[in-house]
Amino acid sequence: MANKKVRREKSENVEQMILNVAEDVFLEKGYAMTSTTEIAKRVGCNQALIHYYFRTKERLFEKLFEKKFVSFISAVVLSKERSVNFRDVVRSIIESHAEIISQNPRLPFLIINEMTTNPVRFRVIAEKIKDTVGSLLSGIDTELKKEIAAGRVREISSFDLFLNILSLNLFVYIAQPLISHVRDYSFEEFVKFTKKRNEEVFLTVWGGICIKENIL
Amino acid sequence: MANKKVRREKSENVEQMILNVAEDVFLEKGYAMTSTTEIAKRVGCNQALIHYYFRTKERLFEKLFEKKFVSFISAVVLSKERSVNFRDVVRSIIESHAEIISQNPRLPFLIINEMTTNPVRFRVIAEKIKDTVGSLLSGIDTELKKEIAAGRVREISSFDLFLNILSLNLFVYIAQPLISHVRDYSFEEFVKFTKKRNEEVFLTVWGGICIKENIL
DNA sequence: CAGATAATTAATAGAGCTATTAAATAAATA
DNA sequence: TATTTATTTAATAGCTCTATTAATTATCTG
Repeated sequence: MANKKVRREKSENVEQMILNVAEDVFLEKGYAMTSTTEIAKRVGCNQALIHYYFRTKERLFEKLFEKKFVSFISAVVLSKERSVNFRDVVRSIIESHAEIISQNPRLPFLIINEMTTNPVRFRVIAEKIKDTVGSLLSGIDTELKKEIAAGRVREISSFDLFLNILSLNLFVYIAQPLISHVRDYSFEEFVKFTKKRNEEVFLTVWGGICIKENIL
Repeated sequence: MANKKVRREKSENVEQMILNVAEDVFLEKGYAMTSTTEIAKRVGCNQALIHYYFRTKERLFEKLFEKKFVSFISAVVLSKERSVNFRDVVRSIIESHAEIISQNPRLPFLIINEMTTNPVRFRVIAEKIKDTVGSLLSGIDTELKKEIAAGRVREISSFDLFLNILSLNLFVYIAQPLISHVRDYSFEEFVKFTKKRNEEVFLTVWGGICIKENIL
């Protein structure tokens, strides 16, 4: 209200500004707790403008996240840098997975939150995730079985191994607000902490499946 | 409307019925997505009745969860069955932790969800969690350091070890809707799955810190 | 049974939210 | 510059939700 000029200077493309702000707010509070009114307030524009550009709150959300959800999940699959050494395969899966998450630290929470609180609306995405996970598992399964047969890795299903990686990589991000509070972390400190934790995750996942000798 | 008698027979104590139903709905959808209207509908009573007994939605929520949040967290601390053997200490911590979670499978999601989407409202609870975690960590710290010094456990902070346990125990519950969908689990199958996974979690946590010899 | 108290409901105020519409303003174009 | 088109706003309809109130019905108690 006070400063139209400031807004103009900043925006130049209001549509994009709305997208930027909306992404932040959705990631911060989830779909249900986010109102178009609040997005407008943060952008500094009229609430109707959001509907002018995106018709509905749902379309805005979809524009931002539909692709992102799927690409986020499938990014894990794509990272199959084959290596002679199974240990290195595991390591590279964990690391590229961690890398993707660190670029979208709030996305895991959003996905889980939306799937949980509104499963019907996200059935389509859930279906895609299902496919992606399926192909990831079959991709790693043969290699894993070989290692088990060779006695280098203990008996474990590829799904359990997959869950170990997901759990250890994702949990800290999902519980980020709690962890930050418990440890008095600023945002930067939290990022530092997750970086340090990467090695911890690998040691745990690998130590949890390897048989003796090759732990280090 | 159609059957007052049926309702009377079932309820006998409507206040308690409201509490039961409300707990289910809150756990299912979170605070924001739950309306007193829906609770009333599921109970089969008038919406005003909920306010008659509990004044506000917030009071109802607090009555159900304030204690539960804290006791849930602190339950982990209390389970310090001292053992001569550190491996057994770790095992008993993991197992009692898993046991508590399996009795409140949706609570972890609710806690994280409310802390994330409305941190201000839950600052008090977050504070209590902080204290609890603090005492848990200091409780295990000396023992852990002894093991490391003795060369039986690799170098690891008690917080990292704590996070490993939390991550592996909690993630499957937090992501339950997704996991159930990906694997086509019914509720019973999911429960069975988590039971089987308990041993997996121990093997991973312990294998992730122990040094060689004592893996089995 | 009568009167009092408790439980329940219908009705509705009031707030916030999404989405639409019509009017106003800015930008583009001929 | 005049006219058309795009952007932005104010106003508001319509919905859902929380909470309150007043009236109704059931239960208890002397």
